[in-house]
Parts: sequence; C-alpha cells; structure tokens
Amino acid sequence: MRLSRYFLPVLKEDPKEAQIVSHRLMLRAGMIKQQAAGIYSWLPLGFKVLRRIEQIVHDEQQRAGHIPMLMPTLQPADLWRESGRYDDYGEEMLRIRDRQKRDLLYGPTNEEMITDIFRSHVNSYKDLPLTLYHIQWKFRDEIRPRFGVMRGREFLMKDGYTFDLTKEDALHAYNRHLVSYLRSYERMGLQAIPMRADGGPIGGDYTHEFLVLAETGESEVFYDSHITDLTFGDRQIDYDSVEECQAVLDEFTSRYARTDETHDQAIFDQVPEERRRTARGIEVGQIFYFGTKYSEPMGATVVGPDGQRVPVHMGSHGIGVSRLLGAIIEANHDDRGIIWPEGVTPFHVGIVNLKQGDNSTDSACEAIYAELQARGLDPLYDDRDERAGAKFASMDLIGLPWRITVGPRGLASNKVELTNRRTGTSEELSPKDAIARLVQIYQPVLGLTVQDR
RNA sequence: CGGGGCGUAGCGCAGCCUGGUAGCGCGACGGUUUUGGGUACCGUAGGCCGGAGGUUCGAAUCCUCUCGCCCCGACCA
Repeated sequence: MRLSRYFLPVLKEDPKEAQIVSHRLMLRAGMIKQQAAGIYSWLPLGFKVLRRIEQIVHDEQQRAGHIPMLMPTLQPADLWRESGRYDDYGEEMLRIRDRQKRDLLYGPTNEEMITDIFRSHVNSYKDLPLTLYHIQWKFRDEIRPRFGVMRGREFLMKDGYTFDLTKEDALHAYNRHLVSYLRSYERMGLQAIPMRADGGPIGGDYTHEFLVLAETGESEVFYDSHITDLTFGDRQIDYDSVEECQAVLDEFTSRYARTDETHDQAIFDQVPEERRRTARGIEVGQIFYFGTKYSEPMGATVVGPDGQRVPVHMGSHGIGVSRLLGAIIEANHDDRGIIWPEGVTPFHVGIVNLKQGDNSTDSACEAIYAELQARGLDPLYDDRDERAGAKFASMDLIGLPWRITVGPRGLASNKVELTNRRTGTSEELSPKDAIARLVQIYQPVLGLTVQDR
C-alpha cells in the first residue's frame, strides 16, 4: 500500500478520553474511532490487524479440527426463555423488539442458538464428537465500558461449542481447546497463561481463563514464576490424541496460576517465596466444560450405542478477538508508539523515502516496494511529500516491526537501512539483501497456514 | 447505578467567576523555505460555544431541564 493513497488519520496529540496506552495508541494511529460508549468503527489500519488476528484464530481452530460457521447477532428471545437465561442474564443483555412486537436480543453469547442447531440436526452418537465455532460480534451492555476495545460493549469474539457423548470425551475437547489457544496466542506474539477461573454467568464447573500479563490488566493474578518459562513453541500435537492433549494441559497448569477470583493464599504460600508473583492480567480467552447444563433443559440429546437417548456433554470456548488488539498493544509498545509482533502486524515492513521527488530515491523505493510484494510481503510505502522526521514518527507510531529507509546518501553506495522497531537497531544493506532478510524473517509467519498440514 | 468531572474550529485547550464584536496551539489548504527524527516564515479557510427553555437591552458566560462523553467504585470476554 502506498501511504499517499491509504486512509490513515494519525493524530499528533493525545485524545483526552483515552486513559490507557492501548486506547490512546489505537486512536492516535488511526485504527479506531469511537461512535458511542464502548462502540467503535474499525478504520482501515485497525481493521487490518483485526483481520490478521481473526485469521490466526481461524487457522488454529481448523488445525484442531473445529468447524467454522456463522450465527446471527440477533437472536429470538424464546430460545433464551427455554434455557432460563432470558431472565437470569440481566441488564447486560440488550433486548430489542421488532415491528411485530417480537422479543429479540443482541447476542452476548451463543450457547442457546448452537444447542438449537444441534438438536435440530444431530440424533446419533455416531455424529459425535462435534466442535462448531464462529467469529461474530457480540453485545454486552456493560455498566461502564472503558479502556477502548478492551472493554467495549460491542466486541468481536470467537466462540466455539463442543458436543460429546461422555464427560471424558468432553474433557478431551476441553484440553484440545487449551492446546489450540496456546498456539494461537503464541502466533500473535503473546504469552497467555491459563489460570483456574470461576464459571461466571456462562456456567461451568471446569474452566480456565487465559491471561496476558500487563500493568493495566483488570484482574489481579497470582502465579509461580516458573509458569512464564513455559512456551508452546513449534511442537507438533496430534489433536486426536487424548494423551498428548492431556500432557499439554498438565504441563501448563502444573504451576500455581490463579486470578483473584479463585486465589487461595494457603496453596500459594507453598510456592517457594522467590517464585511467587503478584501482577495484573488481561483476560483474552476462557474455556469451559459445563456438562449438560444446556443440553438437558433444551433437549439436545443423542441416541447412544445402547439405544438410550442421553443429553450431550457440552463445553464452550471463547477468544476475545477485538480485545486482543488492546492486549497486544499493552504488552508491546514504547513511548513512541506500538510495536507489532510479526504475526499480527498490519504491514510487514514500512518503506521510508527520505527525499520524495528525487529520481533515484523514488525509483529505488518503487523497486523495493514491487519486489517485496512479488515475494509475498505486504509493505507500506510512505511516499508522502513529508519530511523525514514526520515519516519516521508515523512509522514508529503505527508500529510496523521493520522499516527500510531509503535516502540519497546511502543509495550512493547502493545501501538502504533496515531497522528493527523494537530494538531500534539498524543495518546497512543493499536493497537486495534487505529484501532477502525480510523474506527470511517472515518466512515462518507466512508459512503457517492450515493448507500446509 | 452511586460519586466526581467535561462538552467552545478536525485535535488539544483558553475565555465563563465579574454578561457587551469568539481566541490560542497543532492540523488542513495556498505559497516560499527545508530535506537522515514531527523545519521555519507569509497567507487562507474553518464555530448555532452539545441541545431546549428561561433571566436580560444583550448570554459561550447567569438559572432550569435535557443529551452525550470521561474518570473512581460495584459488575464483566
């Protein structure tokens, strides 16, 4: 993309309503625009990152064998009356009435609807196990929306639902989700720690939350520092293997890690003192096993091998997709702006032309731009007629992890500068070598697609 | 929902107490200048002072009501 043709309304000054860094930077970098309390438009740059995150979630869900679909944002109230949650959910649920005076609601989650779909079409244990998921906008009428997209009222969420014949099978589905979530977060450049959690209004007697450590997190967390040494890495897991999935869960939940909701000081005190940590965390996902909580009242049953009709064991699993942008920025920024991890960056590299209008720099930039695209990368070329300082400031703000700087001085000896946003270190390379380096850097990120399996 | 605060140009703000022709900085636009970290200068455009009612000769300013937004708290992916 050429910046002169893009829509990137960056702000030089801090909008006064933004108190935390991710909100401030998202507004300043022209990623979002607030339309009402907790409701945002996603401007092109923000939308691009949102789509990248969404794509990673899709990839990893499908890698785990989960099936994508899409349910509507508006739901009939009757389904929720059936489960009993129409009254239980409270003021957080946005209720709407249509012209025929039918009660509708803007879905805060989809257990009822998915259960309805399931019971309409699945009758036999032979159709199990089944995991369906979608990525759809949700609305929860928060008492106090704040922190930009981290606590919006309208938010994009991946929610998946598992159906199994037995509790044992359902817990394997649970473990499978834990594995796929660990992989997903790591691809986004995040460390998300699974922590034992409470059920909350979704319900469930077995549940973990995934927390990203950040000063601005809303939850207080307590953990054994050894937990942060664990990484999923590029290990290959057979998602059908009960043992392999269980082993990952065991490994990642072996150390003490809880939020204030479930914190137990007595157990925490058994962790060696030098390893005890108290911090704050942002919740970016949660997994639940809730048994027959919905299948029973809503009649989601299958005929088992013994000919008996039994309610299915269910679980639900969520990733806060739009919230993740905030969480990633909270965990990756400095005083000049955002620092995107390679896995989610809106553009892979920025090209800064130091002397726009100069024949040699212009053509060098054009050549680099074209070649990067030819090699499958997505560059942002700052071809505006601006001073170098303004271009650098914009690039730093929007946080592209790599920058190629092209100026007459370096070009005289066939050199451009390749700069890492995070470390600030630069290398002088020929344009050809700089491109080769970038291709190499992004090879693992671009290589990760489901089709490659 | 309780407590606190704010709505004046695209953004950040002053003016309000003590009523009398609506201002500053940044940004935008047109020039000149400059070209390796938000350059400098000249000029131009841009405002029903959130909305409604009231007081007054006269309201951004005083009074009443209302809408919106932010912050703290209880609640939450």
